[in-house]
Amino acid sequence: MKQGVNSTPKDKKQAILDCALHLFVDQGFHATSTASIAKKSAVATGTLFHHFPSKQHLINQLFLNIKQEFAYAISQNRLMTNNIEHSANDLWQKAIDWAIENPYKQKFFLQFSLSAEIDQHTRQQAMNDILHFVVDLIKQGQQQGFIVDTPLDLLLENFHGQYLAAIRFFTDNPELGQNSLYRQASFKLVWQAIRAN
Amino acid sequence: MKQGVNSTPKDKKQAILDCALHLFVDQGFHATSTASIAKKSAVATGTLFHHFPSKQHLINQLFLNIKQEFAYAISQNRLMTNNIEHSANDLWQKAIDWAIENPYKQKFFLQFSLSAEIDQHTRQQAMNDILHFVVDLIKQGQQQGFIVDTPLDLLLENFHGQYLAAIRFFTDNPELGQNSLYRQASFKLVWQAIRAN
Amino acid sequence: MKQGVNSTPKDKKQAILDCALHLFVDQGFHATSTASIAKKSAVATGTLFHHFPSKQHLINQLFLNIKQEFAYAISQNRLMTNNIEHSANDLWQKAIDWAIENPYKQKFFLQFSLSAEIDQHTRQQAMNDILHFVVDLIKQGQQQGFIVDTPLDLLLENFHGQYLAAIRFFTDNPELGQNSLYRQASFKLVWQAIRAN
Amino acid sequence: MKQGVNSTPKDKKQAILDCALHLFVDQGFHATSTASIAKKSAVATGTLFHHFPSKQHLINQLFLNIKQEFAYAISQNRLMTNNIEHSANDLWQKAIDWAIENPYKQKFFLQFSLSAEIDQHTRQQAMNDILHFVVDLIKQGQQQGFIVDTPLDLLLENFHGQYLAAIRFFTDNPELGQNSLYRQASFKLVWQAIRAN
DNA sequence: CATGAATGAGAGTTCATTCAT
DNA sequence: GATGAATGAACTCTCATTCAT
Repeated sequence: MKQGVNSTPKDKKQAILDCALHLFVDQGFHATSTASIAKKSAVATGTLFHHFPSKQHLINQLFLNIKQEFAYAISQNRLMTNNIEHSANDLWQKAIDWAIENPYKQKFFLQFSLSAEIDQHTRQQAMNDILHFVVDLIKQGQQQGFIVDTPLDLLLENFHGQYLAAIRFFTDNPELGQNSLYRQASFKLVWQAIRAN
Repeated sequence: MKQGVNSTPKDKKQAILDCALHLFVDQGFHATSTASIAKKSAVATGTLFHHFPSKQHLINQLFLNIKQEFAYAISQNRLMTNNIEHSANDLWQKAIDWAIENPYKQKFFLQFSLSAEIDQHTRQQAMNDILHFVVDLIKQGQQQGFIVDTPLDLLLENFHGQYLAAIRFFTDNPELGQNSLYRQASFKLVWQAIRAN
Repeated sequence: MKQGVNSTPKDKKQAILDCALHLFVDQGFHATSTASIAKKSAVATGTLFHHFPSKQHLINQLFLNIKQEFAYAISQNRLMTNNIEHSANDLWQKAIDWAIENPYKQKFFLQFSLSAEIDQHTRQQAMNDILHFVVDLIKQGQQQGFIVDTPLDLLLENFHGQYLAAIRFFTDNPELGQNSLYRQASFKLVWQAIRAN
Repeated sequence: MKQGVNSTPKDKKQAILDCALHLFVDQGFHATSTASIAKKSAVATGTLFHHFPSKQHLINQLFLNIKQEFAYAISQNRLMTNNIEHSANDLWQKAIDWAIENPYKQKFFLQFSLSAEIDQHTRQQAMNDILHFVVDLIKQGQQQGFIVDTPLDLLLENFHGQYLAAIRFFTDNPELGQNSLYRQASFKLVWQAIRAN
C-alpha cells in the first residue's frame, strides 16, 4: 500500500539510467564500470543486468531516452510562420534552451552521438529524427530561394557543425545562456552563413 | 650485427605508432589492447613498453606527432597578403588538403581531440597551436572591420565547429576533395558567417 | 476462481519436470538455468522454487520419477518361467522397448545415472532397485549352473555395461528397434557372454 | 642458466594440465573454477589463460593429451600373431594395465568421453583412433569366421560397453588388478560374447 | 499458490604492465 | 634493445535463491 522511503515503482531502473548518464559523461563509457553504476544507484550488480541485458544495451537505451526527450522538447509550441528565418531561429533557441537546462544530457549527446559505443543504426536514426525539422526547413528554404544554393549534403554538415559548436559553447558557459547578445549572435552566424545572398 | 630486411633502427618505434594510429581510429582507445598493437606491429609486448612508458604516453605521443605534422603542413608556403579573406581561404584549403591526404590522422583528430583519453594539457596546447594562425587572423580582421563584431569566444567556437564539419565532410567524401564547387562552397559558408556585413 | 484453459492443479509442477527433463538432456545440468526451465514451463521463477526447494532437489525428484516409471514398465506382465534364458530375455526386451518409447528419459539415465549431479545415495538406490531383478536372476542362474561361474561383481558390471551399450544403441538408432535381427542379436551377445559353457 | 627451485620450463603449463585433470575428475567440469585450477597449480589466473585460450580449450587439450598417451601405451610391444583371440586379449590386458596405472586419466575418459564438455569432433576422433585397432581386428575376425556374424555397429557398441565396464571395474577395484582370475575372466566374458559359435 | 524484481557471490576472461633472459 | 611468460586486479555478466505482493 504505502510507498517505502527508498523504493517507488520503476525507481531502480530510472535510478540506473540517471546515474549511468552522469558517470558516462564524467568518465567515459569504458572507464565506467557496471559495478560503479550499480553502486551509485544503490542497487545490486545483478539488478542492473535484470533491467538491461548488457552495458551496451544500457547506453543505447539511455541514448534513445534522451533523444526522445529532446525531440519532444523542441517540437513543443513550434512557432507557426512562413518566415523561414524566424522558424529556424525558433528551433535554434529551443535547442539551446534545452541544452542549458539539461547540461548532462547535452554533454552525453556531444560525446556519444558521434562515437562508436552506440549502435550505428541507433545513432543514425537519432540524427535523422532530430535533424528532421531542420532538413525539411533547409530544403524548403532552398526551393523558395531564401537559403543559399550550396550542395545540400555540405550545407547540412556545416549546419550541424555550427549547431554542435553553439551547444558546446552554451553548455560550457551556461551563465551566458540568458545573455540575449550571445543568443542572438549565435543564430545570426548560422543564418549569415546559409541565407541566400 | 647486420640489419635485417625489415628492421632498421627506430623502425619498431615508428611501426608501433603507425599501427596504433589505425587501431585506435578503427576500434577506439580502450577497445585496442597493447597486445594487439604489438602483434600488428610484429613486435613483442615488452617492446612497446620499452619505447613508451604506458599506453597513455603512447597515445599522447601519437597526438603530438600528428599535430606537428599538421601544423607543419599548413604553415608551409603561406600566402602572403593583407587580404584577410584570401589568407583565411589559403589556410582553409591547406587544411582540407591535408585531411584528404591523411584520412587516418584526420580521423584520429576528430575522435580524440575532444575526448578524455588525451591529457587535457596536451589537448589544449595542440588546439592553441593549431588554431593560433586563425585566432590571430580573426582578431586582426575584427580590428580592421572585415570580420563581424561578435564576441570572440563565440566566434572561435563557431569557426572551429565549421572547420570540423568541413573536415568531416571531405574525409567522409574524399572523391569530392578535387571538386572545386564543393571546395569553394565550403569556405564560402564560413566566410559568409563571419565577415562583417 | 475458475481454472484457466491451460492450468489444472499439479499441471505446473509436472510442466516443470517435463521441461527440465528435456533441457537437462539437451544442455546438461549446469548449463541449464532454473530461469530457462521456468521460462520453457511458462511459469515464474519463483514458482519453480515453490515446488522444489532447490535445483538439486528438482533433478533428484526427476530421477526418482523416471526410475519408478521404468521399474513399473519392466515389471509389468513378467514372463513366468523357470527357464532363466527366457526370463532374462523377457526383461531385456522390455527394457529396450521402454528405452525406445521414452528416448529422453532414457538419455537422462544414460547421462546422469553415473554422474555426480545426482546424490550418490539416490543413484545407488536406483541402480539396486532396477538391477534387482537381474541380480536375483544371475545369482539364481549361477547356483543352478546355467550361468558362468565368474566372480559376481565382475559379472554384474559386465552385464550392466552391455545393457547400457544396448540401450544407447537402440536409443541412437530407434528405427532398428523393430528389427528382430538386431533385437535378437542384442540379447544373444549378452547371453553368450554369461551363460555357462 | 640454472634452474630455479620452483620453475622449470613448460612447468606451469603442465602443472595446470595435471591439476585440471584431478579437479575435473573429482568435482566435474562445471563445478571446477578456473581460479581453483590456477590456485592448485600455484599460478596466477592470467597464466592459465596465457596458455589456454579458454576453459573449454583446456579440457579439450587435456583430452587429446591423455588420448595420445593411451594410444601410445597400448600400441607399444603389440603381440604379433595371426590368432585373433590372442591378439585381442593382448590389447585388452594392455588397456587394463594402463587404466590401473593411470586411474585419474582413466576416470577422466570414463566421465568425459561421452559428455558434452568435449567438442564432438575431438570426441569422435578420439574414439576412432583408440578403437581403431579393435575395429580392424573385429572386422578381420568376422571375415575369417572367428567372430560372430552380428551387425558390426551393434557388435562394436557392445564391445565398447564391455570395455568400459571392465575399465570401470578395475579402476574402482585396483587391488584386483593383479588377480589373474579376474583379469582372465574379464577377457573371457567378451570373447565368449563375440566369438563365432 | 503464483509472481518476478531484487540480490550478491562468484564465474570466466582481459589486459596493462613487469622482468628475467 | 628486444623478448614473451607471468602477473593479478578489474571487468562484464550469470544464476540459484528470496520475498513482498
